[in-house]
Amino acid sequence: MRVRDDVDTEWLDGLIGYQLRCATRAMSTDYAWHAGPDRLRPVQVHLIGMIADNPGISAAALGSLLGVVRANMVTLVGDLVERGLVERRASDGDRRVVELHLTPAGDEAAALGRKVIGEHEERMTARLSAADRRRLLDLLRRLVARSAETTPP
Amino acid sequence: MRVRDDVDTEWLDGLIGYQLRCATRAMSTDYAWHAGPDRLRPVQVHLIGMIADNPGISAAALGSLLGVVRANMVTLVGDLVERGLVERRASDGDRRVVELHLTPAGDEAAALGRKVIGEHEERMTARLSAADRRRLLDLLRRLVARSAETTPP
DNA sequence: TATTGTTATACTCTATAACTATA
DNA sequence: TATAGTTATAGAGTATAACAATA
Repeated sequence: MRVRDDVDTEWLDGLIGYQLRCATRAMSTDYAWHAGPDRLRPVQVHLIGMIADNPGISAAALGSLLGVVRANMVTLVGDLVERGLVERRASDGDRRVVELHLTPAGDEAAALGRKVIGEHEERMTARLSAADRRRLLDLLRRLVARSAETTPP
Repeated sequence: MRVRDDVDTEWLDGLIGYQLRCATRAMSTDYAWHAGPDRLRPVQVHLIGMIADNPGISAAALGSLLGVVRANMVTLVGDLVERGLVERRASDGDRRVVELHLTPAGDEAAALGRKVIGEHEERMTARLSAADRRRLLDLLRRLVARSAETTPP
């Protein structure tokens, strides 16, 4: 079925919300296709990558960074623990906090995950110049920053 | 809890996938906050907007444009029919297809929906120049186009 | 044989409320 | 009183398979 040829999509194509939706699906499809069936979710790679750079970080801090509510961090981190990639350790200072650390297998998974994500981003931005890629990141960050001004905390 | 001050987020902040995720959440939060509780979903505004510009378009064509599988178009359009905004009419030519048309109330809802979406986009891009906004749209479109090259149909 | 609309269903992702233990 | 982690649960959102009617 031809669609874009016969249909007036001018309004739709000019919407950032719509293009953002399409871009997210495009990224998700490419990642799923190339990372294979037993892959970690992107957000889980983000998690172990952040734990690698910040050993002992708490689930609350990670959730706040990644936009995952505390309740959902439990199963997300729990899956990483079950896979033997992450260890929960009681904090010496604040005994409410559970520090997150990578196991040796977690170190490997983090390195592999970053590689897979990196290749995925390279693939998707292959038609963009380095300047375009920086511009895209900057523009997206400015959208995110703007939302702090238009909606209450 | 301070987070970004004590945590190394350099890797994360450089990922387009992550910024896309944050930007999508930012847009969604702003829309939900300003459009009120009885709002149509953005994709539903896209639907009636597209029907307004292309009266008689089929659900299959719309789904293909909006990235919604046929099965889910049923409930999506069904809700618009229940709200009295959209009418399903049998096609004269191909008797498999159901043509979608707006009711008078649908015309009003489409106009209002476009206004709400338009103000939402204006608000989110208030710190962007017109050129920046065009650049963002162009870069997102190029990501979407790229995915057609990296993943099979 | 392919496509449209449809039903049924399952899976992923996200959000809320309430509990506990600490602070 | 406020916060970290947890549990349970509900709600969006998305995906697949199968069917009838039609092309």
